Order: sequence, then structure tokens, then C-alpha cells
Amino acid sequence: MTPPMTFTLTTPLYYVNDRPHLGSAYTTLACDALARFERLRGNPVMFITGCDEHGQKIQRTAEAAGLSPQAHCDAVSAQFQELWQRWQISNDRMIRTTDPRHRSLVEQFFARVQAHGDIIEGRQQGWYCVACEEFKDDPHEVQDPECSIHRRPLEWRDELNLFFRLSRYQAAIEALIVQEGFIQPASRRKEVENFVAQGLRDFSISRVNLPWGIPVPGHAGHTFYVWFDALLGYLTALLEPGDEADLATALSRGWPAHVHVIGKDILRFHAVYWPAMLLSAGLEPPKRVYGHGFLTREGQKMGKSLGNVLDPVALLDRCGRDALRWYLLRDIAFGDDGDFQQQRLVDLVNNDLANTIGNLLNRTSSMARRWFDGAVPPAGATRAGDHPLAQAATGARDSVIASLERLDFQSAAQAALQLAITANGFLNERAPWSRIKQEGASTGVGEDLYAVLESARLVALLIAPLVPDLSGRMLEQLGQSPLTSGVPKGLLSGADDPAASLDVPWLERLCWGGLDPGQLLPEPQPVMARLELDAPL
RNA sequence: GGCUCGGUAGCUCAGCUGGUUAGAGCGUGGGAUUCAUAACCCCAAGGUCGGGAGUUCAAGUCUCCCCCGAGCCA
Repeated sequence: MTPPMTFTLTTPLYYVNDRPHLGSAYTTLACDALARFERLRGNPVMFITGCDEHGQKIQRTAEAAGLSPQAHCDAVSAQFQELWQRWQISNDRMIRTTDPRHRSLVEQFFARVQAHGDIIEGRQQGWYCVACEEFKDDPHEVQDPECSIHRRPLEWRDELNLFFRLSRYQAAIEALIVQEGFIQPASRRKEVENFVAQGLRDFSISRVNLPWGIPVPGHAGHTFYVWFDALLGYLTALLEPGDEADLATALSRGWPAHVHVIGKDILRFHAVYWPAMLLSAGLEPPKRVYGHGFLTREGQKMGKSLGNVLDPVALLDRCGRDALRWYLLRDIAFGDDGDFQQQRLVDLVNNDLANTIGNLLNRTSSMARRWFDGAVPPAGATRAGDHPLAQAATGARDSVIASLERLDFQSAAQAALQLAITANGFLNERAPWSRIKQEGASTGVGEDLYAVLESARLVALLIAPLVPDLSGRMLEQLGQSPLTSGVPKGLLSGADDPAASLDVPWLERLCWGGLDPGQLLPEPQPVMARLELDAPL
């Protein structure tokens, strides 16, 4: 048997121009759920996140703050690092493009592209937006043009640059992007197709007079354009801690990536420029690129000027990990734009997590303990797969897995939730609290409770990739061993010992009937507190 | 200016190739219940499906025009 291929997934490499915002947390969070899911089903995972630290914008921001660019990058990337720890993001890597090995890999990559004849010299003349780090083709205003996105003045540049011959990849990129599933969600594919159909033009990959960047070998005074070096961070990140900075080595550690998850704004770079660069260097393009939507807040764009930005750190302190993860993943269709609404957050967390799921476990465990010696009751025939709740559980499991495979966290969450709703309905229908008073009903009541406890166990397992903490607390209440979805490879005792093998694999545990009758149940404690927000976030 | 998506109950959205009284969740109102985190379960109200014209026996569902919003490209 061949070992399963490493599932490599990446977040954007966040630009360290400013402190992390909720959007970055949202993307990373979704990737974390996906990474956990893949680990749970037994695949080796390489979950990469990191920071993009070069470019003029960063240089200027650092200057404005009276810091060296490096000191500025150190400070901001430390904030990202800390944020991911607080959110318990299970990334395997956190790459910074100022990593010395990165520079070496960029040079090797550049050499390959150059050897392929895809680097030419040219004159770049035009209006440049430092905030976009991009040349603009045709500004509206003839005098004092400004960037339509950033509302900042454009700067006139006239310099000799190196160009990447993107135009040679017209056909290759066209063929790539029409592939079903390469660009996701499919609704965004057209946009890229239109762009490519207009004809790909060579783009400049170097800058002069910009010290804060990686020097271009053989071209004194030139540094690489950030968009040339940044995504190579994904390759650098593949290196093991002790590896030499060698491109071939990196490639052997999990390339191509299964999916680059990015915000919709940078889809073009990931779906067009980057694959072309990879092809030029003789490397495989990623299997898919997923451009997710953006978050607004109470219907409005978040921005410094409006003063309505949500600070991910403060948010976490106020609401907790489970609440935020659940709300963001369960209520917002990942591919679409979504609106962050405080009331909605509270409603869903309390309804879904505290009332429906948490209370289901609580009430059932309480009854089982009271009437069945503090333990899981005898299952009788309910342990067979034809019980109505067993059927519901199987459906929920299939749906969760299928949904997560297509990054549809919303459907996955709803499928798991539906199982809890069904179990609550079943409980009400059977009314064990009334039946237990009847003579000789104990066996039947026990079986009903078994079925519901078993459903709760499966709900706990199903929500593990989405809300691992809550999942863990539920399993604990059921006397079950914990899952290890969040353990990056490097932190496992044996490097070759995938998390899944530490105990019974997740997929096996997802089978009906796994709960052992007689298993002692701890004293019920609410697994999810209701969220009370007295003041606006 | 060109192109692409949206505009369906208070809110967020489902409604496939046109076909009986337009659906879900949340919110709201009511009922039932007591095992449980004032939780669970059941029921109800609420929409001239952005506007107009057209095709059709029949249109949120197709065609055209207009209005509004978002986005990509220029």
C-alpha cells in the first residue's frame, strides 16, 4: 500500500503592513477546520500559514513608525503568531518571507525560470500604487491620479525592470483554469477567465531603489517584486526544520498543494500569475485555489475610517473560541460574502450550541445517571444499525464528510446540528421521564437513552473539526477518549506516527454503536455556556 | 463604458431543466412539557417573489427594458 499523499493546504501569507484583522482570522480558521478534518480522516497534513514581509509599503510603514523594516516585521508577525495560538490554529508551519532559507529558494526558483527563457529586461513606465504594490494601466485623471481602491495618489515610475514572460503561458493558463474545480467556488471562475481572455501580458518582477526586498542575482540594484517572491513562501514552508534550503527537497515534502485558500481579492495572483511561474520553473501548479468571500459588520464594510473593525483578539476574549468558530463557519457560506451580526452570533451560539447540542447531552446524561447507576444504559437492540437515530447519524456523517471535502463548512455544521435536533425530537417523543414511572419500562427507557447518548457522541465527533474544544468537552462528558485533530505533525511523539493512530481512528469511531453500555458518566456539567453580551463588541 | 453576479417573509438565505395553497433557520406570538443550560417539543402569523412589458394553457422560475446593490475589467 502506498502511503497517503500529504494533504498540503495554505492560507494567504499575510502582509505584515498592519496588525491582524478579523478577515485574516476568518481565512485561517477555515483552513484550520479543513486541516483538522483531513487529520481526523487519517491523512498526513501540511497546513501552512505565514507572513509576506517584503515590499515598499512595509518599508514605508516601518519608516513612519521609526523602526527598521526587520523590526517592524518581527513585531507584526509576532502578533500573527500569537493570534494563531490564541485561536488554537493547528498550522504545521508559519513561514516568513524574511526567512534566510526563503531567499535561497527564491534564487533557485528564479534561476529555473531564467534558464527557461522567461526573464527579459524591459522598461516599466507608468503609475504605481504603493498600497496595491501594483502598476495601474490607465488612470482616469490625467493630473494627480489616485488609486481607485486606496484613494491614494499614484506615483509615476519609469525604470528598467525585469519581466516575467507571462504572455507565453496564455494557452497553458487557459487550459488550467477551465479545469473543473481548479478555481473555487465556480462562481468566481468567470472573472478570472475574462481577465485571461483579454490576453496575458508580461509583468515586471523587479524593482529598483527598493532595498527592502530580496536582491535579484546578477542584477545589482534590483530587488524582487513582492508578488514574485511571496508565494514561494509556500515552498520554503515545506522544508523540515533541519533541511538544507534546497528547492528539490522542498518539493518532495508535499507539492503540489491540494488547495490554496485565499480571499477573493487575490484570486488572480494565485490562479494566474503563480501557476504560470510554477510552470515556468517546471513545477506543478496547485490542485485548486479557493477564493472565499469577505466579512462585513452589521451590513457595513469594516474599515479604519468607519472605526468599526472587529479586533480578533478582543473578540476571542469576549466570546470564546467555540462561539466564534461556530458562528463564522456555520452561518456564513464560505464562498460568499458574509455579514457579522452580533445578535445573530448570540442567537446561533445559544440555540445551536448551548440549547440544542449542549442541552441534549446534559439532559440525557442526567437521566441515564439517575436511573442506570451513573452509567450508559444497556443498549439492547438499539446498538444495531436500523435504529432511526442510527439512520439519522449515518446520514449526518456522510453529509458532514461530503460537505467538508468541498469546504462547505456551513452545510457540515448544519448536518451535525440536524442530528442533535433529531435526537431531541426523539427524546421528546419517547418521554423517558414519564415512562420510567411505569412498571417494567426500565429496559425500553434505557435503550432510548442509549440511542440518544450515542447520537450525542456522534455529534461530538462530527463537530470536532469545526469546534474542537466543545467536541472535546462533550466526549469527556461521555467518558470518551479525546481526539487529536489539532496536533501538528512536529508535535507528535513519533514523527511517523500520525495522530489518528494514537487511538481508534475518527472514521471508525463514527460508526453507530461505539458507546459502551456500562461506561460511567461523569456528573453532567454544561458543555457550552450561553453567550451573554451586555455591550456591543 | 464593457462584462459578471445578486435584488424572494423583520433578518440571513433555499427554490433544478416554467406546472397544485412560494420554503428553511433565526426573530416574533401561542400551546404542551418538566429529564435538562427559563432549555427541549409542537403550532401560528408574516411575502402583489425590485418595477414594467412580453412569450405561454401556466412564470420567482424564460425574453426585453428600467431601477437598486456588489464585483471584475477598462
